[in-house]
Amino acid sequence: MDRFVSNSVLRLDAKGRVSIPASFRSVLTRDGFAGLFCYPALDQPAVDAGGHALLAEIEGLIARFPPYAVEREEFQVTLYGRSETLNVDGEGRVVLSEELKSHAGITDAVAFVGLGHKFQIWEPQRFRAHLAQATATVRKLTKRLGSERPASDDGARE
Amino acid sequence: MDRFVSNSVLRLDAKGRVSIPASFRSVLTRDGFAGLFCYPALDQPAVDAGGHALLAEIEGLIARFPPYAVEREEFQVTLYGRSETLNVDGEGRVVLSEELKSHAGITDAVAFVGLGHKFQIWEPQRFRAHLAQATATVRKLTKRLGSERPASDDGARE
DNA sequence: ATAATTCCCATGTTATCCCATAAAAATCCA
DNA sequence: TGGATTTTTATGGGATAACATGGGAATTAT
Repeated sequence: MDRFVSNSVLRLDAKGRVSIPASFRSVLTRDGFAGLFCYPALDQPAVDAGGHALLAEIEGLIARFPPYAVEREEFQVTLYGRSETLNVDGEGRVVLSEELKSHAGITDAVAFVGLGHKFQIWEPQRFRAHLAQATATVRKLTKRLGSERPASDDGARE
Repeated sequence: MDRFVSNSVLRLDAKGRVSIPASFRSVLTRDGFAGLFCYPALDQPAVDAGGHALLAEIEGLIARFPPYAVEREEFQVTLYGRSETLNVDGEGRVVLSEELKSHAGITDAVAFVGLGHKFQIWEPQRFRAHLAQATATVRKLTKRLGSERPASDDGARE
C-alpha cells in the first residue's frame, strides 16, 4: 500500500515522543523521505504531515501562480515558512514542536489520520468531532450523487 | 471469475479471526492487492471490502472534487481516514478492527456478500433482513420494467 | 555546567506466523 | 457409478515477531 489510510490514537511519553503508526511508517519509507515533513493545517486545528508526495502537492499549489505574484509569496510563507522536518528516531517516533502542538491543541495523545497522499495529526477528541461532521456531509453528498447517476455505483440505496 | 459473487456465513474464532471465502480470496489474488482493503459502508451497517477495484472507485469519488475543495477533504477523511488494509494470514484469514465490527454489529459470525467489484461483510441476521427487503424492492422494479419492455431477465433470486 | 535532545536497549502487549486437525469438496479408479 | 483417496477449506492453538512505550546513558546545544 502506498497510501496513508485508517486512523489510530497514540500517546505521547514523558519526553514528548510519539510513535508514528507502523503502517504510516512503511508508507514513508517507501516514499523515500527521510524524516517527517509537517506544518499546521491551513483551515483546521491539525498538523498536516507526509513525505515527498505532500511536498509535491504543495509545489503544485504554488506553481499555479506566476513567479513574484503576491499570492505565490503568501503561499510560500504560509506553507514552507511554517513547515518543519521532524526527525524520526530508531523506534519510529517524533516529537512535535510547541508550535504544532498548540495549533492542534495537542497535550498527551494524538490521533493519526490517513488521507491518502498525506496524513493529519489531531487532538483525539477534536478529531472525533471532525470525523462525525465530515461523515454526515459525505452521506448527504453521496445520496445526491447517487440520484443523479442511477447506473454507476452500487452505493445500495434502500 | 474476476468478480465477487454469492454469499456465505463464516464464524470468527477466539482470536477474532475469520476466513475470507476461498472464491473471494482467488478474486483478490487475481486483483493483485496485498491484504484486504475495507471501510465502514456509508449508508449501511456493513463493511465494504475489496482490492484495487474498490480503491479505484474511492479515488473516482474523490477526484470529482477539485483539489483543496472542502468537500474533497471531507471525502478523504471519511473514506481514507476510516478505511484500513487488513492483512491476510497464510490461511486466508483477517481480523476486523473493533471500529468495523461495531459499525456492522458483528460479534461472532459474519456474512460475506459478493457485489461484483467489491464485497460486503454483514452481521448474518442483519444481512438476511436486508436481503429480504432488497429483494422485495427489486421485484417491484422488475415488474415495472417488465411492463415497459417485453424482454426481461427474471428477478427471482433467493 | 545544565538542560535538552538523541541514541540505545528493555519490556509488556498484541498481532502474525506456522503447524495441526476436521469437515467438505473434488478427483480417481475399479 | 459409487466408494475410496486426495485436495481444498475452515478453524484451533502454541510459538514467535512486531509494536508501542519507558527509561538510562551518551551527545549536543545553551
